[in-house]
Amino acid sequence: MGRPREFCPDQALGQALQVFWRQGYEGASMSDLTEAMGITRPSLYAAFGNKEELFRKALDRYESHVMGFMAEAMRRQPAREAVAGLLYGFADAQSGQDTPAGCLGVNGALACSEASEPVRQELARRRGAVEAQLAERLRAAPSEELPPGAEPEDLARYVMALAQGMAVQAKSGAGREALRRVVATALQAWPERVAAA
Amino acid sequence: MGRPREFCPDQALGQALQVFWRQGYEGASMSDLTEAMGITRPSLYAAFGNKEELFRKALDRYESHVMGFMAEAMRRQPAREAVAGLLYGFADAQSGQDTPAGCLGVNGALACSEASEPVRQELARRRGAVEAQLAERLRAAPSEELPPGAEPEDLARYVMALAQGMAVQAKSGAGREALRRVVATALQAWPERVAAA
DNA sequence: GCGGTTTCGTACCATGTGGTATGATTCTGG
DNA sequence: CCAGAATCATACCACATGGTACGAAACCGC
Repeated sequence: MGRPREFCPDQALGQALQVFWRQGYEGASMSDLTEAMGITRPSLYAAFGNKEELFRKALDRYESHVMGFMAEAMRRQPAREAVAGLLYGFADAQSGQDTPAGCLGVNGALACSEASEPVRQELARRRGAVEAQLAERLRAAPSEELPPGAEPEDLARYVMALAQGMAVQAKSGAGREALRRVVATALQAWPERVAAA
Repeated sequence: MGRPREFCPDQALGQALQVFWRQGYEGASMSDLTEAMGITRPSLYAAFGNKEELFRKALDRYESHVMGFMAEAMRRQPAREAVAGLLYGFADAQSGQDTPAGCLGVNGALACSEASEPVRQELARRRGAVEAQLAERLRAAPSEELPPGAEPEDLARYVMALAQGMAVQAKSGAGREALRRVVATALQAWPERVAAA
């Protein structure tokens, strides 16, 4: 019972996500957020807790909605296809027409005041988790599927560095085509089929 | 004439650089800066103008001191050596023991409030300038020095993406050894000498 | 229709922000 | 030793920040 809320929390969260994605955690003020969400300040606090909790919820939504392609991409065979799926997926997600440029996890809080350190560390942690997931995927692959002389952990870190670098480039103005060419350039080095050693 | 200043502007600028490098443009408050510089607020404004001008001066100092290796690296022969010099140089600069992790240009203002847009755009512009410089270097190279089937512009963007990605990784906690392995992994794809086509 | 409950909107709080006015202090040139 | 000039330190400004208190409004079960 009680007075029914006049906004859809999910839709409001989507708007908040856009703001955080574009301006980062500290760069997004409560006024920016409430305005974009079409909500008053107390409504926001009642529904989402505080700014940090709201950010974490936006982050969850980002991972499930925008980064949802990752799980399927990781499962592709052979390993090269998995990496290609990830990199092209990142490139597209970072250069969407209806979404801000770059990656929420990278834009969010790379550098920040000491007050936001917890947020920064959480984002670093999540990036590490994805990298570990990819490393595991590559470790499970037959060694013939990997470029010769590369450890799965190093490959995973290399692929993630490329993805995060594309996020920086996207935020700097690089378009989808440019990002896809970056991926293609990287993939040229990864043999399509194993040549006779 | 007049009362002599009691601090060394160059040394103070060095301290300011450290703070901006660690916390970014918006994440660094005037109080953070004055405290690190050992200077009162009015002294800072008298000597450096305002926060944005101070940042630009710190940025200039960063480029000339920390990124000073770039010019020499770009001139190396063949092209692969130039790229290797750049990437290892970036890796080392981003993982110094006495300097903050990552890259000032990337940490500085990837995402920010609208008020700092000029700073963000300036950083994006400078990243683009370096990329253009590298593209020109690669365009001048004999095509046998480049990996087959890659345009100089795409290669340059790829290399810069990797550098910026390493900056994100460094800020996330990756150490020098990890970054150098990322570079090594990338360079394995670049043929040391041209195989007979 | 009434009590209980939840949300709404306004108006507010303490604190921190970038930036300055001001007067005391310390130097140089005459 | 004094006048002018530049820097010093303190105290302050208007404004924005994240976060809340509070009363009116809108719903449900009885």
